[in-house]
This record gives sequence, C-alpha cells and structure tokens, in this order.
Amino acid sequence: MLSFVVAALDLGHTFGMAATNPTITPARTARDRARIELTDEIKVVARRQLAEQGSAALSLRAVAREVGMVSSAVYRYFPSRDDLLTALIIDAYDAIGARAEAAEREARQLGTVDRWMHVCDVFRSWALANAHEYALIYGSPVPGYAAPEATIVPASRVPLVVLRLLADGVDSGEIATGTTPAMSRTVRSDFAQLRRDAAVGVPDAVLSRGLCVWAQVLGTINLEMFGHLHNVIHDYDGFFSLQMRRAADFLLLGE
Amino acid sequence: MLSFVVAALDLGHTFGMAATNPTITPARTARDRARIELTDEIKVVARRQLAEQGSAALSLRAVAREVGMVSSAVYRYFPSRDDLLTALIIDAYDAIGARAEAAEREARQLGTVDRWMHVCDVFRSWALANAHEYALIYGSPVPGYAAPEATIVPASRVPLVVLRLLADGVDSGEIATGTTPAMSRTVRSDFAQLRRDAAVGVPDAVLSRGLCVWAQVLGTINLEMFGHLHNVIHDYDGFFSLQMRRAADFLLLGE
DNA sequence: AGGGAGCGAGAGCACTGCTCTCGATGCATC
DNA sequence: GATGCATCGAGAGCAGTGCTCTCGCTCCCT
Repeated sequence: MLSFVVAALDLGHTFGMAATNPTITPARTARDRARIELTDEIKVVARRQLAEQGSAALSLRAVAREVGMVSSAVYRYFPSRDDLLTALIIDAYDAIGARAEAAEREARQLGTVDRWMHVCDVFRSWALANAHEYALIYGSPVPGYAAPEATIVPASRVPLVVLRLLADGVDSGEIATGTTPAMSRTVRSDFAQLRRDAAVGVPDAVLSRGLCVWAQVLGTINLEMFGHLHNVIHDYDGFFSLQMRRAADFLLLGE
Repeated sequence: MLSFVVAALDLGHTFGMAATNPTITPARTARDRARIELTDEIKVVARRQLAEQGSAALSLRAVAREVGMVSSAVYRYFPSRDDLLTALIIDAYDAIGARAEAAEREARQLGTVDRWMHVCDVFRSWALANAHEYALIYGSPVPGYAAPEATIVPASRVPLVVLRLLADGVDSGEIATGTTPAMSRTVRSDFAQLRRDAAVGVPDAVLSRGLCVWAQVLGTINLEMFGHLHNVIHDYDGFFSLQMRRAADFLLLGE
C-alpha cells in the first residue's frame, strides 16, 4: 500500500531524480543541492556502466573516474559499492514498475486477456531493452548481497499490477473461479493475507493460478534471456506471445 | 542425442572426475595421472568455495592457496577463472541432470502427474541444497560470461527428462492434446524440430503447454530462492507442491 | 642419453574495494 | 560578521584480485 503513496508522489511532483529518494529533501542550501546533483550524476554514470557491462563489471573507481572524482570521494555519497548497487536496483524496480503500471492503465478498457498480453509484452520489452538491469532484479541476486528492506516496496509494484488484473478479472466474471485447491493451513493463511492486502475478492484458486502465470512470465523470459532456448526457439517474439496466450487460457480457465 | 552418449559413458565407466571431460584420457603416464588428480582437486576446492560464498567470491588465488599451490600454477590447469567456472557449471548441469534422470527412472511406473510431481520435487530439493550452483546455471549468467558450447549438452539433460515425460503422457493418453494453438511459421518449425529431436509424437499444443509448465517450475523456484516471495509465502514446501499440482492440471488439460 | 614439453614458484602489472589523514570550503551559530 | 564545526575532495596506502612472464626443475618421449 505504501507503494501507491510513493507512486503518487512520483507522478505528482516532478523532482527529476528524486524518484528513488523516499525522504523528501527540500535542498535548501547550495551544498545540499550539489550533493543531490552529484548523487544523481554518480547513479547515472553507474547505471550506464551497469547497462553496458553488467553488475560484476560495475567498478566504483571507474565511475569515480568518469564523474571526475577520486574514488574515495564517491564514498561520501555511497557508503559502499553494494549501496550504489542497491540504489540501481531500486531504480530498476521503479522503472519496470512504472512501465507495468502505465501498461495496465493504457489497457484498462480492454478485456482481461488483452490487458494481460499487453502488460506481459511491455514487461518483456523492458527486460530485453535493459538486460543487465533485468538480470540484476529478476536473475540471481548478486552473490553475497542480501536485498535490503528498501527494495521491497518498489519490488512489489509489478506484482501489484498483476494482482489488480486478477481482481478486475474476477470482478468482471472473465476469470472463472474453479474449484478451491487443497493446500496447507499456512498457504491458505498466506493467500488470505495476500487477498486482504492487495487482491480483495480474489479466491484462493485464482490466486494460485495467478502466481502460476506470473512465475511463468518470469520463467519464460529467463529461459529466453539466459540462453536456455538457444538453438531451440528462433522466433522469440512469437514464442513469448504464444506462451503468454496459453498462460491467459489457464488463468481464465476458459479452455 | 549426444547427451545420451555422454551419459552412457559416465554411467559405464567410473572415471571419477571425467564426467566433464569429453575427450577420453587413458591417463597412461604418472604425469597424466597427477594432472587429472590435481584438476579434480582444484575443482573440488573451487566447488566448495562456490557453494559457501557464491560465484562472485570464487577466487582463483584462494583456491590455489587451499590446494597448496601458488596462483600461477593453477593456470596450468585452467586457462582462466572463467574456464574454472565453466567446469563447475558443467558439473552442476550434470549433477542436476543426473538427479532428474534418476527421479524420472524411479517414478517410471507411476502416472504422469506423480512422475511430474516427483521430478519437480527432486529438482527443487537439489536447487535448495545447492543454492549457489543453482543460481549459477538457472539464475542470471555471471556477467560478461558467455556460456560456451560445452555446456549445452549437459544443460539439456533436465529438459530432455521433461520432454520424455510429455511423450510418455501423450502415448498413454493421460495428456490431452487440445486444440492446436495459432503460432508463427517459425515457432511451428521450431516445435517440429524439437519433436523430431526429443519429443516424438508430441503435438504442438502439448509442447507449448510443456514449455509453459517448465518455465513455471523455474519461475516458481526463482521467486522463492531469490527472495520475491519473502513475507508473502511462508510455507514454501506447501506452496511449491500446490503450484506444481496446478501446473500438472494445466499440462493434462484435465480440469 | 639427450632434448623438449610440462610443471611450480616467484615477481610483477594493473586493477579492485575500502580506510585514513589532511587541508579546504561552506554553513549555522554566537 | 567572525568563529567553529561538519562536510567535502584529494591523496596515500592496504589487502586483495586476475593474469603474465621468467626461471629453474623434472618427467617423458625419441
């Protein structure tokens, strides 16, 4: 729910770089302004290096060199390389989250299947266009690095879009409920919590299928991007489209 | 098909370490023997470091130190750190591949659903028990590192198990065919090739659904292992089991 | 028996993340 | 407005990395 507040702030004001900075900094003094600008410049350069060569090649010293600082100066802005990486991860989550939300908004008047297809297409397009950032957030986490609390809210933006799709589809009757599957008490209560938080009115059967197809989206994109379909599938666009349509079939239980 | 040859060799002879070495080396001289032994020892130590701290922390110098060599000596056995990593990747693919094949063999007399559930369980168990190795092969590839040709055969062992499951399920009539989905000419020919190679008699509709559920397996495990279900799902075992059963429903089209 | 290939050790290069110290500068307080 | 403090950038330095090159030693094939 906090994510909606953040999103609203991002859309309301146009801070430029403040999208990732949850604390509102008025930037009164010149020093504060310079700090914000430099922090942003470091992130821009780092994001470029990340996009070009991947997360392992992201070197704090190289970033410093390009920004025109000495390496130790960068530590005034980011306590460690991992913190810089965390900032980029949050930005990536926010970027794909905003894209997914926009896609859902664009297709709101369409039926559930078309909205689903559109969100999937936009999601995959972003992944292809930002391969290293995608790998950073949806591939294996960079080793020895534990995702800090600050990432969980931006990370939930895309899943929230999917959950809203489920809720709307159930509301409109497009998504058939089906028989409630057998599950453990714990999973049942997990689903109940999820329903309370972000999927009001969505029964367990649909939540289960929704998580199935969401996992399938990530799995299919990972298969494609990480080379597991090499020499097997040649028309990646057509394949993804086909598979997402199958996923929609399963989600609606219309087959 | 080559993979079957390799697998047969691995099972027939008990070379110990030769699983990843496609060229058959008789180890005639003492020097050859020592080379093979040292190569293996380096891999064992490296695999331990990988398991303990992840791929990024895998240091050639640290491995050398533990083996009791100087770092430059290791380069006699592996031309680069990436080559050592490649050897570990191949080993990981072979390990999970062998486990999946064994699981499929164990459950051969059972029905398609039970075989599917068993293979999924074994696969996930291996992933949990070997998190860093799993991340190495099914997470994002280590950045700047392109999977060499030598990995594709061991990498195909698990997918081949899944494809065999599909073929058997179609044969036995447990897997309903369903209507052939619309797809591009390229995807159709990709599927035809796949059918010729490793899924004789499996129609396009089933291949499509099979790739759906396979992507779902990887997606679900990735969601769990990479922290995307943190604070959402608490009973991971129960959740996975539930989701795999839903996947089986979809695969059979029995709902 | 000789000569070449393979081997391990060591030094060294360029690079990394990170720490510490040292002046300089901006800023809020007296 | 002067003072004192926090912030800042620069530089040196430490421990570590992947990788290269040279140097002897040893094993093995001819």
